[in-house]
Amino acid sequence: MAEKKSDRTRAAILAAARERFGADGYERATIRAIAADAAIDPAMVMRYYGSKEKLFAAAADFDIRLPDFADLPLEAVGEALVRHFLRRWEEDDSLRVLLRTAVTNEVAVERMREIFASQLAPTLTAHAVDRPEIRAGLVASQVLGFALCRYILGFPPITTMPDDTVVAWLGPTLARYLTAPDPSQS
Amino acid sequence: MAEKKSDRTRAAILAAARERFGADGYERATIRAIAADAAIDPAMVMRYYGSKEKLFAAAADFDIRLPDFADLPLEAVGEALVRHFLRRWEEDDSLRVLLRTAVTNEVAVERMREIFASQLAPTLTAHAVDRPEIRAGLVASQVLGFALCRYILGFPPITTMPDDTVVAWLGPTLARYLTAPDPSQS
DNA sequence: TCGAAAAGTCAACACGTGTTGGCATATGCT
DNA sequence: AGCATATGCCAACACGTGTTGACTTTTCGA
Repeated sequence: MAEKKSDRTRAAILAAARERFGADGYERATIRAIAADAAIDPAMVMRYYGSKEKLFAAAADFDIRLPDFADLPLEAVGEALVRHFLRRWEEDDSLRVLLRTAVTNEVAVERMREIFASQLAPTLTAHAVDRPEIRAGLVASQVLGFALCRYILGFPPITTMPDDTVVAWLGPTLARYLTAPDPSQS
Repeated sequence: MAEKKSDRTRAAILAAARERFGADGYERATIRAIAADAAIDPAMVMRYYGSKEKLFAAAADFDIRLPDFADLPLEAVGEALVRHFLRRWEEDDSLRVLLRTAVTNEVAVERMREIFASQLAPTLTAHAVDRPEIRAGLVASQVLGFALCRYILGFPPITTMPDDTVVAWLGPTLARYLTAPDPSQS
């Protein structure tokens, strides 16, 4: 009773949607394919989510759950960020959905912007770093670029790189973006 | 006589195709829209290029023209790369086409891979750097990530950043990816 | 047990897509 | 000028899409 039948198909649809959106992007992920994956009728998708756009909004609605890095020493934030994103990217399809669809979908772009601007910037201002938006943007550029190469494009050396190596390479980069004095001020 | 009439419409189609593919991605860039931009009939596109896929192949076929960095001292290659890509990205739609479509199009991915693996790796091996593929991959991740944030996603602080600032921030990162000893070997 | 509400199925719609063939027009050579 | 050829336009096709409404089956409380 606490878990109705409909809730399960709702969840099945959402899971299939996330997978398809993440694998194919917004346009090529068809309602019919999603429905087939969830082993239900395409009309059900409409009944439960109203439209493809709303289904996508539901599939891309997630929390990045950035831990509060304010307690960490600033130098350690870089590595912590890399570790966090690696874990998050593996365990949750939503991030991949967002990255793949952001390229053609304005809603996804907006949400991506929110995540980095509103969830990372506060941590930086807490450390009294100057120009937090620029630094957050630089971090985003490296993190998203790496995810793009690893999960979307599948560049061979990036895909097979062990997590520890990733942290060793990317950690210092992010640390520099967060802590180095603004080079355009010199 | 040297320049026939058909050559000009061929070129007009290609230019319109590049713009549309770059702005909308492969799926949403319709033959009809491209034809309208070129002020000709959709059937002409088919006559000249055979199919949408072949048109795309033609639009994405370009040369990245990486200069031969082998002469430069290795430390200078980072900044030179950033400068080169900034210029290249501004002047030629093709790179944007490639980036936007690579997310959903396998052909574009393959070409992107070629560019970085086959055009950057030789320069690195010329400097006798170890693991050139990994380093090329890391460079790709930062360069593509930056382009993604600047040209596709339109992240505000990244979009408005002056070129010199970009070089000042990204140059050292690339230099480190190219020159630093492999941290996973330590 | 009965019957209303929920859950699911089916066929069809309107539309936009890539693509095709037939027809008109313009071009350029003899 | 006259004709063959290149160039362009139009209408239509077959197909896949998101979406809808009517119908059937299941669920479950009174």
